[in-house]
Amino acid sequence: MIPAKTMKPKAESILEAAGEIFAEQGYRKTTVREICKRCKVNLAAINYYFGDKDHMYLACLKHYQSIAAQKVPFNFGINPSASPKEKLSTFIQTFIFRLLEEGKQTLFGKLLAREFIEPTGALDALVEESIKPSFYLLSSIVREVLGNNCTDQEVELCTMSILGQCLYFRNAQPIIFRLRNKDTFSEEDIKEIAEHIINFSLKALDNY
Amino acid sequence: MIPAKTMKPKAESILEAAGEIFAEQGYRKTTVREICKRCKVNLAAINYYFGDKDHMYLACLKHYQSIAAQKVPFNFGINPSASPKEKLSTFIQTFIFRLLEEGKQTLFGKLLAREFIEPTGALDALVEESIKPSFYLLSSIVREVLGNNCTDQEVELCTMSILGQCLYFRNAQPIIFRLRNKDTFSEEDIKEIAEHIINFSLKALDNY
DNA sequence: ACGTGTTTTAAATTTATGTTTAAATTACTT
DNA sequence: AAGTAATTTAAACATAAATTTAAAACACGT
Repeated sequence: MIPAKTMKPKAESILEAAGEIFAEQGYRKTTVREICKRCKVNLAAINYYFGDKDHMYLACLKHYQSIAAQKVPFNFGINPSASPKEKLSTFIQTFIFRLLEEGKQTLFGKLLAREFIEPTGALDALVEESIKPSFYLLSSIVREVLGNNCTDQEVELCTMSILGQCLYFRNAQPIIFRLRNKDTFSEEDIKEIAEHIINFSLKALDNY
Repeated sequence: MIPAKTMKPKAESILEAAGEIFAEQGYRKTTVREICKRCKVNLAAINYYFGDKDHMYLACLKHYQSIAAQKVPFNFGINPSASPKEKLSTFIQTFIFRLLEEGKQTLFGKLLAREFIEPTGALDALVEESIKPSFYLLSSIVREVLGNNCTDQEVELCTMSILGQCLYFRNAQPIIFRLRNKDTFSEEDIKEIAEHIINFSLKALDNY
């Protein structure tokens, strides 16, 4: 990843605008004309700086990947000397806030969600670089909570149960907002959701 | 929804082919040329029968919605006199099989998943007709399991925890397959997943 | 078999969008 | 300040895709 400091300001403003629009509309629906209009650069700028739309998209993913990585450290801010349950709580809380909070750092998650449904070829690298590390972090915590009397398969499934709960609240926003007659999550909502998932998951793991 | 019987055979074959390709590639990436090629009709047939690509897409959603509805009855095959926990087991099992089993009836789920990420305007009706009924069915079961000492909010959150777990196994397939070095779920895998989610969720609800 | 309405076809048209070009402008170096 | 490289611009270009058209083929009741 090219550090932001060394990137041309115009190139960076393209990536910023592009990320917003890609996250809203997906790769195909997004036109280079719309991106250039949003950040007020000439239509030819994308090809000038990035070669073509596709390379610009990849640069955009990396740009937001690095923003997300800055915002949430690799270890999710988990204290290695905390108890397993505390670690799990911290993980869930951090993950949920990263998914649901408004702001630049959530764009990467949205772009990632699109890649799942409509992979562009960038997915393999993203899974390796961004998703697997978080998955393995969580599954190591789950193993600690469950103790050593359980199989890898059980750990894996429980890890997925927790991730699934978290991701639902982002992926199913169109339903949730319709059920609740709202169209955002408040800070309070997010807190409640995180607490619920922590609670629900610990209950399940405790008696596993 | 126009019953299949009254639909022109050619129109129906277009919807069949279209559904497969839309589910694979999404609305934008799918071209009318490709659909017409797949079902061996002339390029103009889509406009002739449906007016334009967009109306054909809507007809396609309805077509597969009705196929899915035929395959899985409205009540998920739940026996009203079963115990709450048995009802929950049946619901999860049915839901997971519907999501993960290969076949026509899963296409609707895939199309629905795309709508979430990239709504085309059909989403409102789909939420009302297909999603809310299932959601309310599950939440009524969750309420039975939890008993009456819990708030609507708690019931709602637990319902989402269960749905989230189930949907993860479809939405996160690109990760799961990479973690497991496979690219399908076997019948056995699906059974294990369903059992796990039932187990995990009942443990959580029991101690709620 | 005739005629009418429907369906099918290949080709033409239109539109949207990514990309290239070449000239104009700006920034930088000596 | 002159000259060179980098950037910006508007316009042109290319391509791919949806849509339309009009003629041909077909189906079917009389």
